[in-house]
Amino acid sequence: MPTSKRPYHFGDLRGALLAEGESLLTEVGPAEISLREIARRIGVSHNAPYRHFATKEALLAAIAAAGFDTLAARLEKPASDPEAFGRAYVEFALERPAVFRLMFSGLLDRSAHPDLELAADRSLRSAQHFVRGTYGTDEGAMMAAWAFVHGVAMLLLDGQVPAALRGGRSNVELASAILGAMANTLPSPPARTKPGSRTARR
Amino acid sequence: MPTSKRPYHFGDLRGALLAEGESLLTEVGPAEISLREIARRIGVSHNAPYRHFATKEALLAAIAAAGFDTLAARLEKPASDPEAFGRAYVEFALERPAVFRLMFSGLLDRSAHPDLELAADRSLRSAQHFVRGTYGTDEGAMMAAWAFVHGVAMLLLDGQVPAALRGGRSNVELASAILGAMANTLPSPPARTKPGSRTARR
DNA sequence: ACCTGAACACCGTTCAAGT
DNA sequence: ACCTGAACACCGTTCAAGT
Repeated sequence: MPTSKRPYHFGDLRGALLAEGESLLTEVGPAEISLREIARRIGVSHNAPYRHFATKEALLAAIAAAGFDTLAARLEKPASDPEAFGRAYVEFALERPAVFRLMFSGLLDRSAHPDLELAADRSLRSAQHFVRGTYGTDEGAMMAAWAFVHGVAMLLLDGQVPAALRGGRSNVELASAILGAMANTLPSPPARTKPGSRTARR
Repeated sequence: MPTSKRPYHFGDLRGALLAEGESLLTEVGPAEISLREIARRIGVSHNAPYRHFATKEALLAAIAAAGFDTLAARLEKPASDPEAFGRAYVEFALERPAVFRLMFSGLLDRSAHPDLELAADRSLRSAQHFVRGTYGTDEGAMMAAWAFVHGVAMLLLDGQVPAALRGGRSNVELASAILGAMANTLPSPPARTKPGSRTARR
């Protein structure tokens, strides 16, 4: 029966650090997060984390990288529809605000953390893949769509929505409304007809 | 001649703290910034800042609040033109990236710093004022425009622009191009004509 | 391999004085 | 009023051991 005792010093310390790190990040924010406190909560010495992460920033970078990975996975769902893309993006931001903020906070030096850079690029490629399905090869349109959706997520997270506009709606409801408006204003799928890409989809 | 000696302990310590704080923030980022280092660089004791700011976060909040004030001032220029609005916004972000990031990082608890909250609201009102001039009373359009412009600034700051799209252009050039695209896609001043909005622009 | 306690150089903040 | 040095409880990181 090897279950009642700690398996071997610790089950999956790396995983525990990532999980407890995210929850502490959510509690106290990136300014106050402390490696020693994470270790304390898990029940290991303040030094144990260094077996898995070279620095505190490396742990944060790993959390952010995991965030990019799950974001990318969600964006990859074959939803070649701007509104669904936006909804998935904003939903992630609202579900895991602390991680989303960390991912785009500029707190982490990407060039110092290749895994993070790689994961961030993967998210970008997901966005490109999405846009290729709906806007053809117009990468400018992709940037526009991404910027818009990213901005919506940020403003919602920051509570930068005037009460008059909000009208008692929740963040999720607001996001739907704004993204719906996007569908009307951003170029619809068969946007630029250079020669004959007129598919009249839907 | 009262100029060669330090005027009276210090000229304008508060102002010096704000200035040196911003430049240290630019140098080392919000994770590494230290009140003691700021004091050291100015040449006062590590304790002097507490005469002007209750905590380190209060100093950062004051820097962010000043940032919102100058952003608001720039947006207030009577440019009721989406592209000019966007350009002013993005230019601010690119000129003072550290402050812009701080303003929207979620690092500061707004409810704990009324001055910051007030300044942020003032920026919002500037945006509303702008949009009233160009989109009438459609606050949804304002949110859309703001979100878009905010997202563009963030992605440029984060270097999240694929090289293929960038094509060797500087951030300022890129911003112009993207914002120009916005002018084509966001509803132009006389926005919604349900049926026949086919302007065949270009 | 994985974990530990002791130690080092920092940090934010407080305190009791000094002018 | 404004500034100071000493002190406190933290922190990230390193080191020399322990199993």
